[in-house]
Amino acid sequence: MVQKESMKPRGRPRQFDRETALDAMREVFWNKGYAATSLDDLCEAAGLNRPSLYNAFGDKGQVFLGVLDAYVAAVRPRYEAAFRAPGNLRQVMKGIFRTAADIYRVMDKDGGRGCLLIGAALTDATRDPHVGEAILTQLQDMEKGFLWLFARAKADGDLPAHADPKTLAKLASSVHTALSVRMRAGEPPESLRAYVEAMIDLICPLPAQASPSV
Amino acid sequence: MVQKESMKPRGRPRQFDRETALDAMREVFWNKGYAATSLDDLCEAAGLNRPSLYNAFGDKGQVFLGVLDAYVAAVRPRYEAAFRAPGNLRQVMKGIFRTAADIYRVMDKDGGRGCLLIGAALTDATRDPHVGEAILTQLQDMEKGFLWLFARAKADGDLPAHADPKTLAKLASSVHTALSVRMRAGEPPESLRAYVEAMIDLICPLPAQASPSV
DNA sequence: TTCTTTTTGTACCATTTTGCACAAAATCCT
DNA sequence: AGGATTTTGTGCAAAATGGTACAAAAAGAA
Repeated sequence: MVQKESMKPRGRPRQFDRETALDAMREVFWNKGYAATSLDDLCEAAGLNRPSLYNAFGDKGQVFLGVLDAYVAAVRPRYEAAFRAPGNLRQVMKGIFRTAADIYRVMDKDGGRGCLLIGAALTDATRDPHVGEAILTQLQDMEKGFLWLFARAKADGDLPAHADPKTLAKLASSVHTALSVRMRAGEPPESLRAYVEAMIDLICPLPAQASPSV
Repeated sequence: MVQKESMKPRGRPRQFDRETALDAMREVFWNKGYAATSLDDLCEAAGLNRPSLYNAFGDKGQVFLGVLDAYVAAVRPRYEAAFRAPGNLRQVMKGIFRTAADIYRVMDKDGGRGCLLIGAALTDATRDPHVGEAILTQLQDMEKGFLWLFARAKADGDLPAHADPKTLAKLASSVHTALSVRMRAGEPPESLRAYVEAMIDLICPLPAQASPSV
């Protein structure tokens, strides 16, 4: 049996793509939050009937956690690329927040919904601790990324000698968090841009220079 | 008829106190968010039957907005007192965040739920723009309060001459917002305290001094 | 006392929601 | 070909949900 194992699983093949279904369901959760999203909503978005949905993804709570995991996995490489982008600190910071804005925006609509974890999942952290854990992990990862960025920037001379990368990382992470809240609440894009710009100016007090960093 | 008006309204008197009912329903919404809170939950918390609830507060959405308004009205004087408290900037900042922690904590339980508007209402900003407006108004009011505080602190010598109160106000407001998110997500109290402490240190870079301010 | 008004209590409704049963369809294995 | 396995489709049950009808209760006004 071990050596007779076929590449193809037995049984009827799936008619849907798991990733595509998760992405579609994420959109619904992102707009409505967990509790206001019904199984009918999910089935319609995923293009599946009830038993297929349950069979593939589990019950509603498990679908939600699956969607959160897929979201985190999807945004991670985008943020990593933004943190690692070439340029001086100010340029990289702008790129990071541009990445955030891209992730959070709604197609064909002004404004955005903020981060899925903050705008749509935070309310449910009291219902399921796994949700809270996912949020905290993401916040901590963002803070770590900023810490890495600021330590490098300090070594490159993009930050003053007295700057403390740990504290600045907490600040930048807070700005990133507050951005999602303000966006979800409906603050206009120009206002959000001005907000981010002011916070970047605060974090990067040195004048922009052509960075010789490696 | 005008001069015959009695102080007492006609009809059967109400058997409940409106404020008490709103407070009790706020607790449920604060824990569960809007969509996961049922009419049964609300009736039980308020001690009312369905028609009484509808008669006094309107439908579910109107109850929610009423609860948000009552919350904002209740926390406003507490924050105002904290902003106006005597002491140097660092002391006042500590008092403000202590006030926030007091408002957001859960009785007989470690941790808290964060601000009602952020922890429980933010998800629903996409469903009802009134919710988003309430959140943005509250965020703006907090920022205004910090601006007032920092302008005063600068005049008092509690902030360096080059400090920009407008930018610092945005920063402090962001910290306040992020605090709610982190608390709701389940971050331990000691960790939150360290976070707030670090942010206060960043905002108040001058050594603590006995403030001669009026 | 009767009438009017407001509130409460009981009961109910129509719809929605979550999850499941089971047969048919579509595959691989023997 | 038949059996086993997995997926899909149809249908359903029980519970939950938001909201309403209406009569009784509790008051003020005439």
